[in-house]
Amino acid sequence: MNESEFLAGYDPRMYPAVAVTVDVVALTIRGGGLRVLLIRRGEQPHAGLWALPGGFIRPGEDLPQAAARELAEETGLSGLGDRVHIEQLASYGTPDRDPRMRVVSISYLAFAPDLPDPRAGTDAADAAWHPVDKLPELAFDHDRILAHGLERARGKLEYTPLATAFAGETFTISELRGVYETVWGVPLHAGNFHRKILSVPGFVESTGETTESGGVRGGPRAKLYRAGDARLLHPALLRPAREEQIR
Amino acid sequence: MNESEFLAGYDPRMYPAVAVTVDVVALTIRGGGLRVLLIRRGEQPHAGLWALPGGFIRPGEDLPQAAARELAEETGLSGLGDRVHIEQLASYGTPDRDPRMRVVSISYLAFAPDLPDPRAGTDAADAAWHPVDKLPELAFDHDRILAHGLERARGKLEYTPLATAFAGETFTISELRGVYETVWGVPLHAGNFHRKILSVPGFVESTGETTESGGVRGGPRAKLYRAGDARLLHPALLRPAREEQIR
DNA sequence: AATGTTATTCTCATACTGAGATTGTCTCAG
DNA sequence: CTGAGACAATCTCAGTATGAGAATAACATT
Repeated sequence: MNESEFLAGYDPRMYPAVAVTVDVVALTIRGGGLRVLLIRRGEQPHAGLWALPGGFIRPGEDLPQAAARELAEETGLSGLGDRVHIEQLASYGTPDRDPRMRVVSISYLAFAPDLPDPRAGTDAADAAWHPVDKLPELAFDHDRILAHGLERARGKLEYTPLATAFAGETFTISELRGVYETVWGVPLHAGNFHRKILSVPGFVESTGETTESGGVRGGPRAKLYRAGDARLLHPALLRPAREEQIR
Repeated sequence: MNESEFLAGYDPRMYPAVAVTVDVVALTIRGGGLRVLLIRRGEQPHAGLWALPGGFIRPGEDLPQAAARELAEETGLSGLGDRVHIEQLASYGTPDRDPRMRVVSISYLAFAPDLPDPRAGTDAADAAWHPVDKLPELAFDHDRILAHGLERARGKLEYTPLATAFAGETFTISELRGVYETVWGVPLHAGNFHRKILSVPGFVESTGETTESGGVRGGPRAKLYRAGDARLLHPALLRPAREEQIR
């Protein structure tokens, strides 16, 4: 039997039925804090609970494509293509994680600059940006997925220029520092941060411009920068050591 | 309709059939080089080609459990529990990656110290450790998965004590350096490496013992160490900067 | 005009890194 | 048995990075 004969006689139903979904941890910075996009489930199971945007993959649809579609579809946010960074996070397949059937979920992590309020899509009764430090009860094992996504995002800030994806087209060093402080949840030394950012090759490049005016509470006009061409930060920008995480 | 009524009437077949597999990138150090475990496929499709060990998940089986089972089953290597580190790598779901049907594969990365030759299991016509720098043609998109696994392994050596998982119960600093040099593929400065390893808290701890004799080509007896209790290396042991990867 | 805020730049002490050299122990070839 | 070479372990030294604090100056608000 050669390969084409084999394929002609192949019956997909000989393998156990598993559903595959994608779930998206979409993060943004709003109102001074880190927020995650959640939808209120309009259907069973877990109707009424908040959940990550996501759903079943479609035939012929690639995984990242499904993640982007779910994000756009369930939130009404469209045309995200340019501004949103999206990457695979992890997969979850504990047998009883969905009461309906065996569901394996591939999670994706998305970062975006301050985005408008979402509007509810078809499956979602409601959609909103929730502060990550004040979360409602989540459906399925989405609390675990979200925790994983947050940790990944915090880590990626260290060695990639991802922070610029949370900022606008142009930004000041202070705004960039605000991104780090918000995502990491720690205050950073302004002077050292400034020195560090400018010393990492390719992280930011100057636009030659400054802000139109000083800050609302005073201070000089800040120089404006845009994202540089580096894909990795070298040397990395490390978080203050967390002794408890080492052992 | 409440949740239990909903579940009672739920029909899993309303969703498109997708098969879920796990594939394992199992790495070890043998014969002075980094090697990956490959099996020669005994069945269609891609019969005769080499592939990563893996297969369909079973009902009621968790993902990591499936990965461990496939590794043991298709290679004859059993009782791996204690000595093998295993972690999730990534998922692959391009629609046409398997000619039979839609297959989503969750890949796992496994590290182990020098292991014995595998013996072929049921599905595998043959199984062997292949040097990662001299690979045969691989089935499906396994070349991509393997490349991903190698990159992950190289990165994890930097900030986790993973290298000790490639060494035996006790090891010398030089042996540990050999692990880094083999996986990273670069020579390291012996003196600096030695200083660095001993300065990272919890990476290794002394056994008080030394090797029975000097090296085969001379040199004093080396002190023996065992893995310490650190889970993260701080400060990290960074690879020499690779300029081309930064931009 | 005084006061407070903030961007930016410095200083300085400490820590870490890469490169090279030194010391002393061991194996192997003759 | 001896000399040559290999190698573990330690040290030196210069260059670079980091943390903490301070100084300077431009701006806002009162």
